[in-house]
Amino acid sequence: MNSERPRLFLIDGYSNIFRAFYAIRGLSSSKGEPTNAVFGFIQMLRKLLKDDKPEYLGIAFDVSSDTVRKDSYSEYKANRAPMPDDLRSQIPWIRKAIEAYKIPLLELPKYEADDVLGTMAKKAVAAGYEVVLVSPDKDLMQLVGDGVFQYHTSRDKLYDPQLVEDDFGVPPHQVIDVLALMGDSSDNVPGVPGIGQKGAVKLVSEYGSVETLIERASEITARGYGKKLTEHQESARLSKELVTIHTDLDIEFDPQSLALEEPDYGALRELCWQLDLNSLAQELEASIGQTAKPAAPAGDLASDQAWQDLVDHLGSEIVVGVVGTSQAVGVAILDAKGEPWYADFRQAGLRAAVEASLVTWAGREDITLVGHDLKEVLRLLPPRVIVSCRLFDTMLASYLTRSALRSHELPAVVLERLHLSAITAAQAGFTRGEEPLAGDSKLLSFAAEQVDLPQRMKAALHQDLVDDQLVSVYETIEEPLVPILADIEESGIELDVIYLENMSDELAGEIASLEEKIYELAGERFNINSPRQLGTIMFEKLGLPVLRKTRKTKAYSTGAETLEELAARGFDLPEHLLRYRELTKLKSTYVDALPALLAADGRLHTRFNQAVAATGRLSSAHPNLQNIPIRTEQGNRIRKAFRAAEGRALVVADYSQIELRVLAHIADEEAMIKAFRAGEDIHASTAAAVFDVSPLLVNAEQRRMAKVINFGIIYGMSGWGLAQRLGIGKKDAERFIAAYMERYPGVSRYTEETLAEAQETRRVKTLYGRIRQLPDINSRNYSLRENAKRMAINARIQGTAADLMKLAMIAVDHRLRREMPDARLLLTVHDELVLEGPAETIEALGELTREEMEGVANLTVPLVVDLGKGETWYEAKA
DNA sequence: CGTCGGTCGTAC
DNA sequence: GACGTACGACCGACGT
Repeated sequence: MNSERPRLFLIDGYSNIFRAFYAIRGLSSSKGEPTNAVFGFIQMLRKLLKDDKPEYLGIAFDVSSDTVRKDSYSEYKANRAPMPDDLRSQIPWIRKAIEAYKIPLLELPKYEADDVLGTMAKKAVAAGYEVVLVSPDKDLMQLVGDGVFQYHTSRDKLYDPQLVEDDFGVPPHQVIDVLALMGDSSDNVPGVPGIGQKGAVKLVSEYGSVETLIERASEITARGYGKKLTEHQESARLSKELVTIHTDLDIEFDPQSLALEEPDYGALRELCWQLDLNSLAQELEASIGQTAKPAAPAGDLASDQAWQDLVDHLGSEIVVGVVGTSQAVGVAILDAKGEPWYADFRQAGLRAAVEASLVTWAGREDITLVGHDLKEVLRLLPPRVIVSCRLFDTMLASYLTRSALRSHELPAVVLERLHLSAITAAQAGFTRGEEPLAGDSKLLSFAAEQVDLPQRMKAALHQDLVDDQLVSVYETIEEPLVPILADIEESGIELDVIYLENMSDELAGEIASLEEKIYELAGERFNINSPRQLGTIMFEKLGLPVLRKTRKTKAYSTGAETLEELAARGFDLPEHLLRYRELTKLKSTYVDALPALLAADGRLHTRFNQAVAATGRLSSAHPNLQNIPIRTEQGNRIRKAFRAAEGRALVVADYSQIELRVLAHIADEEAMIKAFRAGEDIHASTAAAVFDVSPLLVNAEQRRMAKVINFGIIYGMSGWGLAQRLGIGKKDAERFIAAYMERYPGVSRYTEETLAEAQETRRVKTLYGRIRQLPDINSRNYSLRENAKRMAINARIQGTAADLMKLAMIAVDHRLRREMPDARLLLTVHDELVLEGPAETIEALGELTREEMEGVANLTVPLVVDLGKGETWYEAKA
């Protein structure tokens, strides 16, 4: 382009909006409004402004469908499907965005955007400007040339006449002739039936124009084009008229009004926040230099006396927060005036002073502790202190009210709720074992935010709990669970390190010999742990059959399923690899990793995260004690390292089939309820029902298949998935599912009602009212939508089971405090509790636990608990 | 040298 | 594409 002349960019509004709408799928706000077109359009604008830095800019829109073209040809655009609702709802937002960008709108009643663009381009060129038409629409190519270019943003192509000819097949002045012959079904431009783009290009290249073609139609014999042209000559002429862009509209070209202004970034940012376009919003933050609120750093409390003076003046709501990552370094607090202060535990006397205050507050029912992740605060209490105060935990409130949020860490919630970027622990200096020094200014700012931000969010969070009827889930489930989890984490569990060290040596020996064997079979040494290197060896060097590729990168799959199939075909290498994988997994993830995580007291303190799993389950980390192996004998041995303390024993209490029982209850499925009430083996009953045999005649294979189906139902599995699992055909699998639904009509009804509820409200609820949001449930993207459906079906069941387990923990803990103060909860593994108590009363501990777990709710089916006892987790689980 | 996505594998 | 919920080891590409 000639850079001497000023450049005018003219954006074709709707064609770019449509392109954005269809190019980006499945984007929506947390409220479920579609936002893909808004996002795509703003991205396009940003790219244009950034890369091309236009001096002059305008956007053209059609004002209405009532145009001059319609006057001359009433069918024009009659065919056009109405704008999809999911796009129509986004138009007002896009207009707001354009307004915020302060880009002038070019609209003229009765004329289409194309005509406005054409006229404006012509006038601008005449006035000495260079014009760039921003549009993906091929119709505009007719305008290219003589200082006019067309820019296709997604292809990143700037069309000059040569490029038009290269891409479209004819130079710009013949574009209308080609379009006239082709027609355009979406705009109802009739064209000449039987002539498509290729034919049209060929004819126009040869004869020049529609008029010449009609004149010389008799000469044209190829593919009957001549005859078609003669028959439809009127249509061809009309079509040419329709596709020709008018460049003679009565509009004024006023460069002054098109000069680009500085956007209103504040308004843009606000719009992006409203639509949950968070990444965009953050980038916009950067461009206006208003990243976070300038928080005043916390005052540094110098002594226990200073702390005491502060707390003496507090009211009944106390905002506190622990500062630190794995270890508490200090505590932040708001004083009576709402100013943040920080008590660093590395200062003499402060830790003790803070603990003493916490003990006092914990005992007072009239006090409410407010903060983000209060479990960390309660962990500072001495063991088994009764927590009678109220807890308003902003992390848990966020977890309950915004279940679709990826994270409920303070920075994530602050971003969602206040649209501010909070200081992360890493930014404050807590990075890989290092921590900031006492008095560090970053540390003090960070500390201030730990209390200031929760304080600013608490009212809105509470209101959301009320609005979504989540107060009872909060008060009866999550809030009382906090001190229990704090206690469990503080207690920790004993680990037999010597045992694990021996096991590690044993594994190392077997792994070493497997390595040798694998290298021998491979003919070379390589990194067996690298799926890539392994794939190259197996499938390129040794030529094993490639059964499947990986999902994302299409690399050779070396997963267990693939290796098993290869082993079944008689190959030795995959057999050894499977064993190698099993042993190295055990060694690196458990046997060697667990002892490394022992705390100073010699025990293992996992963290139970209460705000991670979208269904309401707890999760465990550092280490994860919810995925300790059990299925293979070798793996199960690891459980022998989890021991009761001296003179004590473990109880393991498992809910039997809790998810299927929950399903039977929620679905009100009679046959299933009957089976559970009769104490039948549910998988055998299912097999009897599905395979239509007497319960006494169900064989092991039928039971196994029924079990797979039962689990599949809970996970929303498809016929295809079941077929894969059972190694049968898809048709047969579908027949099984049909038979299942026929025998269990309640389950069929459950599925339908759950999906209907989800599609209607974009959320589902558990029996206790816990909500799971499903923003993608009505997405046009198949995979997002189907995923959301499975989540809907699963979330009510898994979530209700989680509610029950949490309630059971509360009930068990409550009774332990009163009746067996020497016993305590150690772990929870979704449907299982592990407790420890004096060996001599271990039977009673088991019975107490069973009673509370079984009695936690009165469902239409009994809740049944299996008990085990022993010195180790292995024994107790046997 | 740290971060991050991909692959794989463990549990319920 | 195709079975829900997690956590984490290891590799390798990428950026500092």
